[in-house]
Amino acid sequence: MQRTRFGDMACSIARTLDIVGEPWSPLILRDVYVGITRFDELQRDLGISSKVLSERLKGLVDNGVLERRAYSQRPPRHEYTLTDKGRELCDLLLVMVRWGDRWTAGESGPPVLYRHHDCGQISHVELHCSVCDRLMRATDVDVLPGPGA
Amino acid sequence: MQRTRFGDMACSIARTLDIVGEPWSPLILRDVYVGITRFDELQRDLGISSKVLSERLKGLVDNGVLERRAYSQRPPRHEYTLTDKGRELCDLLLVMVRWGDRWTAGESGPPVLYRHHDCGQISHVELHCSVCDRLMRATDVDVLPGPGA
DNA sequence: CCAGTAACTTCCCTAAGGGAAGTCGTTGGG
DNA sequence: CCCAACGACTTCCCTTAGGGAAGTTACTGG
Repeated sequence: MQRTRFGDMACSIARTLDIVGEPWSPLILRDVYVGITRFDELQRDLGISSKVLSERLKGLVDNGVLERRAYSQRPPRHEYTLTDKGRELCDLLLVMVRWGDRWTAGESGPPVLYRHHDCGQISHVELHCSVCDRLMRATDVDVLPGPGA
Repeated sequence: MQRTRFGDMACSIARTLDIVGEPWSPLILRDVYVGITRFDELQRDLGISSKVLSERLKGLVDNGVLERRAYSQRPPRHEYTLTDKGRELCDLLLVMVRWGDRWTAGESGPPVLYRHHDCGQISHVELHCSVCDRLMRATDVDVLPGPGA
């Protein structure tokens, strides 16, 4: 099933998808984010085959999103932790959560809640402009060619 | 390659991935967002096989992200447009762009720039708390079980 | 010394993606 | 009037990625 490569497209969306653009990677990221960091914990929680899990983990480590570190030498045991690059990628998860909560959660409401440290309230993310701080969604922008086009 | 279903997991990330969790869907969404709305335009722009493209489009329409509408009866011609659900999903693309620009763009800089309507400036998205309006990133929240857990 | 555990790897099978070619309804040019 | 062209797909075949189960390695504890 030779998959088309996205990594060399001149598009940050495509390049991001090249790293987390298949179903399992974001879920692995989510698990590591909430503290499920070991191989067999991940496998149990996700119901993923160990083959695919080891491939995905290797890929995420190669792309600098996760770090593999030994937390014990004898016996050799490893865990996966987020790098800065990976931690920032988790922001994407918050936006997925927001959309999923709005459009795919049923009667029962959102399965997970998020409490903001600063204000202590249950809330969700909104996209704001880095310049003027006001709301900035996909419908609020013009798209222009940039230097790396 | 029977793919594991994510749709019925109690997780908004998984449910979102069930809809746009494979590589092509977000790119199709991006194209429709910037005005590439017809089948053969999409195919040319993406380099996707027509088989997979028609499957993906059908899926996105079924999930209420895109709308298929005839813009001509004779001859029968169709285009795909964003629904409200799909437009909000484009916010996710802005966050992908931001991460991709920061971590995968090379020397030459970002391939695409975004100008905010409100302030007219080239900028990017930041995640803010819907309650207190301050920055709210993945590292700034506690995760708690919600009603739909 | 044997069961158990963490972290994988190997094997096989099936189904999904890629590519090329074919289809269907219509229109415009020679 | 007939054939090429076009938009929008569908069908066919081939390759390969994903799922599942079983095997492997390196230890530890009883």
